[in-house]
Amino acid sequence: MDEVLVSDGRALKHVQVREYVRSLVTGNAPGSSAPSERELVHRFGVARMTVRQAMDALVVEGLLERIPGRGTFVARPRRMPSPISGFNEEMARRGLLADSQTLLVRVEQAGPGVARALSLLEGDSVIHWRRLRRADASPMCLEDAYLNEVLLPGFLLGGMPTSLYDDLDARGLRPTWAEDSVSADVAGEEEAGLLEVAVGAAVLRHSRRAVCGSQVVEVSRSVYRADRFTLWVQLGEDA
Amino acid sequence: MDEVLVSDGRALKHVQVREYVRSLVTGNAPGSSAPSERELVHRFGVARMTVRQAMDALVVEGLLERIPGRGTFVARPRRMPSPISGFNEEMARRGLLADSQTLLVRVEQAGPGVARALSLLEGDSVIHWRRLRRADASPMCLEDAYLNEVLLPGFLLGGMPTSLYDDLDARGLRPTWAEDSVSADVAGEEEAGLLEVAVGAAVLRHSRRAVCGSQVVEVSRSVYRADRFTLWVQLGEDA
DNA sequence: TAGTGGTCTAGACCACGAA
DNA sequence: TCGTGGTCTAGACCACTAA
Repeated sequence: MDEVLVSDGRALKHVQVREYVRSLVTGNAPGSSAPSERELVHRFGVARMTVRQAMDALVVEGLLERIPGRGTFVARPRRMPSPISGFNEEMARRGLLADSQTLLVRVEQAGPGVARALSLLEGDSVIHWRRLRRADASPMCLEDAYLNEVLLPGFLLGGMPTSLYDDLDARGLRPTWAEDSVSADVAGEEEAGLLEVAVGAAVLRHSRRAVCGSQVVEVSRSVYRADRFTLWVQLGEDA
Repeated sequence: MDEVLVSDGRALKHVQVREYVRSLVTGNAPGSSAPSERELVHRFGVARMTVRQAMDALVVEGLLERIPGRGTFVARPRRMPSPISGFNEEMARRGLLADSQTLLVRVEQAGPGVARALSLLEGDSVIHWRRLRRADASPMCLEDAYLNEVLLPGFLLGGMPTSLYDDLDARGLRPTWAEDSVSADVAGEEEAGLLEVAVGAAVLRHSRRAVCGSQVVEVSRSVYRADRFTLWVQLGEDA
């Protein structure tokens, strides 16, 4: 998806036109006009097919909408399915300040369940990272994450990242797809102690298998205090 | 998105090419070759830009994948985010036989919460439908659905539909987008009795606001037995 | 070297919408 | 009537891949 630049540093013409139009219309109200194709032909001195290629990309992207006989307009933003976000982003969305306390971080040999989930072999090295995660300084969630050590060289050196997803992002391993499962349960003894709730209090169990390309980058199990956390999911995609 | 046919009944050229290629490659293994662009130019006697327009559509659709210098190939099917499914589909996916017992169905005046969720005014008529939903003949979930009466003329006549989503589908109101929220709790007395669990047992509370186009078609609150139900969600979209 | 997709040109005619 | 997007032509050169 990277944009190709020719050797002298100038972008391809259709890219130039596309980014010009994007910068013109981003932020404009839905329904407001974009430049007409022939206007862009004159402005850039390119062929109309080149302009159409640029506009096509923005239409596919959902930024523009064409109406035959009328013109090209800023499209109503499409409602998108939930993005894949980690704990910090989830808390930020709720206006809460997230922080985490690492309870355990070490290299382990993958057991059968973790190995299968990470698409590794039993006994392969995995990073096991257990954190008590707080929101506004009060316990919210206990998370056990398992990571493929091979994909994360130097992960345990140089200090743990504040945010796993930011670190994955920096490595180009931001998950693009995830399978989550969610169930309700009651807190066991250890969990109750760490989360500071009564044994038998309602908790939400959340498992995730996060994938980037063809590689499984994270497998995790979390247990959330049900009195503090509701999961939000958006499904489908609006036209 | 309907295909345009000219008056003599022949499709546009790029549509002809596109559908020819589609019929050639659908069902073929990912990675197998599609015809080259120049081959299609000769076969159909059209310009290359026309062929590219046809192929572009199939690439955007996710059916084909272009590899510069190599050719055009059948793409690996993209993993899609979770579809919006109702109880019957969810149970079928788990290999369970769903059935439902209507506990209550009537027209009510919308209270403030339901009115806001359905984008109606307080006091507008809504259909309230409460069902005990079973899987393999054993209680799974208690669901209260609220529907916009105006969108569903004759809904209460002629027998209730077995599946709400099938009925919406038949009316062209299949939800295309939904906001769900999920939380954990423990069963109250009435719920426990209907679901045949102990008071205080873990339950999963699920709320949905389902939208078709610009109309809210369904608002519901469900409570699932946590010992029988785990929610599955797929997020993002694989490249 | 031959074939592929990626980019680009300089025109053309059409159907449709608005004035 | 005029401007819009939709379709289409018949070429061209490029970078890349594979043989």
